[in-house]
Amino acid sequence: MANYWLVKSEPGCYSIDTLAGEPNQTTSWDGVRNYQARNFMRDAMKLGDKVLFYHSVTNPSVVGVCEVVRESYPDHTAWNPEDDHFDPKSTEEKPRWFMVDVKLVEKFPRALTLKELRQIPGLEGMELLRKGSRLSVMPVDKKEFDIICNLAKEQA
DNA sequence: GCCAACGTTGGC
DNA sequence: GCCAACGTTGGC
Repeated sequence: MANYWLVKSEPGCYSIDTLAGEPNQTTSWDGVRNYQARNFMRDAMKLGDKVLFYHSVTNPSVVGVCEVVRESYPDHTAWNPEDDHFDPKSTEEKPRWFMVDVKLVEKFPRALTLKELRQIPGLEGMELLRKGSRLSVMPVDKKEFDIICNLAKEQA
């Protein structure tokens, strides 16, 4: 039984089109430096889990779906002093941060804006819609996932 | 272990 | 650019 998730990215930093342009349309979801988000990736994201791809900040919206193609392994960018996400407290012996690999499944024909999502019955309980929600990796109910996917398709 | 200061996220 | 919400840090 697959689980469902949502990941955030600022499109100016890494967008769904960036993912679409990757070899095999796959990337490692590195750079997450929040414990709660890390725990979801490290402990709960499984092969085949479906993931909503969310663009934050610039026209905040859900823009597509990807899936987990590799389960958690240490985020080596934390070991690189040159990397923006360098963390001296993470070592190869005791890695502090983890990541998964995700592969693009589909880019929605249109983006579903945050504003729009707030008005959809059935999505009221989404973590994403909570005021002040800052989690960059969060679980999504199957019910919510389905509502969003159906909406993206029926109004294409 | 408390909590004030500080930094970051992210909607608007 | 503003600022609310929160996470993290570090002194005590």
